[in-house]
Amino acid sequence: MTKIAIIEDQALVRAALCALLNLESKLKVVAQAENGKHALELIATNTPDLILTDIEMPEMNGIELTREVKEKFPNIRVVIMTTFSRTGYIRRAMEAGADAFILKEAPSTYLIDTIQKVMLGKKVIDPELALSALDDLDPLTEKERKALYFAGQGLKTKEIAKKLFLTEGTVRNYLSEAISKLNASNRIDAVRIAQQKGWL
Amino acid sequence: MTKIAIIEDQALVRAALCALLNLESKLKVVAQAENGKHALELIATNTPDLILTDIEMPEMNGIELTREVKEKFPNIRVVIMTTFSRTGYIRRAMEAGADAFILKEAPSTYLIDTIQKVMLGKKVIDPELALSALDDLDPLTEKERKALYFAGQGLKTKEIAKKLFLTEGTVRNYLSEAISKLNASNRIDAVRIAQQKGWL
DNA sequence: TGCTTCTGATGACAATTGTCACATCAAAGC
DNA sequence: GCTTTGATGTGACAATTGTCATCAGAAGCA
Repeated sequence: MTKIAIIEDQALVRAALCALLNLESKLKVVAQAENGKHALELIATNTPDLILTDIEMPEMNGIELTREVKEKFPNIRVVIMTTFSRTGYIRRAMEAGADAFILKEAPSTYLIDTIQKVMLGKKVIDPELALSALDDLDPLTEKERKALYFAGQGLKTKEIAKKLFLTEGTVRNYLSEAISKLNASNRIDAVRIAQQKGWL
Repeated sequence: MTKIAIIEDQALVRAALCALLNLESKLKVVAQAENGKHALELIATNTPDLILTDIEMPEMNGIELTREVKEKFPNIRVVIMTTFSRTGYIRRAMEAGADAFILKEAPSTYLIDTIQKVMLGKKVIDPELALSALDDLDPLTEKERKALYFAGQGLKTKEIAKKLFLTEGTVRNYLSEAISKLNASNRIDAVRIAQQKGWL
């Protein structure tokens, strides 16, 4: 009997996943949380064998959660739910210690299969997804990423410079570099591409 | 026994919803589709009483699907899954003929409840959601929306003008107006706000 | 007919963005 | 000590964006 915790901010989806997994006689959902923070509390008391987590969540995202879980509860397996377009998250989640990735686009049988493999000690990732993640390497430096992130929030160069304790010229250079690396038209395009890829 | 079709592009979520709904003895999922187009085909042959649909999907989104379903199969009830932040979709979905809205953030019991009410002929929407949709009226004209949409795709003024068969000056005016209406800093900010609200 | 409203366009110009050559400085390596 | 590298900044300038006053044409109305 594998004990599972589900971390997903949308209650409806979370309940549905719970229903799906509880259909399996060898699985049992022992905890549910809407974000990484709450999850950490529940994990301490419910001791799941494996957590199934989304990435984009309020307060603490799935990658940060993975890092914390691997640190505090190294025996707990971490399965990340992601989408094909956001391959940028893969690398970061792997560095954080994730054990497997399940595509939201995948059939549910794949999820059950993945959970079983992970509990046998394997690392699981869709080969195409892995290739895509390797192909789609994030070209942005941390500075460029930050500048681009704030640009995406609508901040002007001057405001970004202030926020990052840099001069306008440097910010403009970073953004220009980011635009070039992403082969984008302008800031809007660069933000769109980077967000699409999961690089922001 | 209420026959339901689920339309949701993420297979895992779709299967999970199917598992959740099939737990109810009075409900039965008779069809599943990943987008509006496929859904229309399946609906014709499976004759569900109600469809549960997401909005953001490839090929044909949930609002377009609602319109088509209400036109071709006026007796089929339409329940839309949405999120609190995207209230901009509410009005458009209502105009298209949607019968109810269920928040992804809502507990699953609310979904079951909603389905029962809708089958009794009621229109269902969370009061807070309705208020938010009324409060958050989309201020953009169709022209502004289009210009802003293309700006968000990274197109420059000249390219947008070409696409919309307008002059650059007019496009700049539309975008400037949109920026003003949304109280945004610049194009990036305006795109961010409008997307967040479901106005694009 | 004259007036008003609506839509799209023009022009001017300030502000901002994007690019690139170049400079400076500190740290690391030989 | 000298050279290289990486990070940050400068300056110049072209390109683009954003704002606003104004105009023109068409449609509707008294």
